[in-house]
Amino acid sequence: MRPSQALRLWQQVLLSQVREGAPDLTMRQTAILLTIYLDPPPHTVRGLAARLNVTKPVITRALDTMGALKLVSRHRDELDKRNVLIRRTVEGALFVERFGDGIVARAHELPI
Amino acid sequence: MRPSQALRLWQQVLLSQVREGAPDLTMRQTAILLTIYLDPPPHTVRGLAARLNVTKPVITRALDTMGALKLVSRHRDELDKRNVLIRRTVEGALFVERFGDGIVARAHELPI
DNA sequence: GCAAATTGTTTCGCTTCCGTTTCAGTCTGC
DNA sequence: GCAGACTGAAACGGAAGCGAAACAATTTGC
Repeated sequence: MRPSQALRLWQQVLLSQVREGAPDLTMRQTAILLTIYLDPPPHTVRGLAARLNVTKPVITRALDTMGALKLVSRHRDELDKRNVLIRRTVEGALFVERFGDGIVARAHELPI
Repeated sequence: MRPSQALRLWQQVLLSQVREGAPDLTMRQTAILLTIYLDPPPHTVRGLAARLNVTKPVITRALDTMGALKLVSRHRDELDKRNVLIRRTVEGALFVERFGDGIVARAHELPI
């Protein structure tokens, strides 16, 4: 893959997302979402903050927003009640799945 | 490319952008930026709004933000002074170029 | 048992973004 | 020449983001 092709792919994927009215997530939020769905659980606020090299409130706020969109859910860890475990949701899994399919579809549409 | 690989690539690219402190653009802003740099000029507010299927103020505000970041610049069209022509900048071109290189680099790092 | 450490959230003041509506400036058609 | 159309920006109230600091709740270490 050449950089020009990569950029074109990225553009086409974003354009399709924007046009179909998908939630306008920031880069950080999308990174958090994909990490939750691709990396093995459990996921904690602290762990995500370390993985993304951002502060904890950034994670908390992103979870607020994506929780309202039902893309993720939060549950108190019963073994260590300081922790919050972030879990996947049906809606979130569907969103991520469709997103992945969208990338593949746009990749196939690209000129060679 | 399979969906799981596509998602993993997307995650790795976003993670690298977030970790290195790149500006936290929204999906819409990134779509606008890439369209300006990949599609042939001239670019107008109205044209971009139509291409992304969003309202004009969305474009105006995104240009405000990305203009402050020096990723794009605005110039009044001298032939039709109602129009504003959006132009590329050196900083923006560098940002987009590095972004494209980043995608290719993450693609090469991926497990087969 | 109790100070210290750890976790996630909240608060502060500020900036940015939203959709909708309104506006100023410019062109077009007749 | 002038009404109407068109373009981009500004105004509005509201929502959400930021970094830094302070906070409650919980666990740990001694």
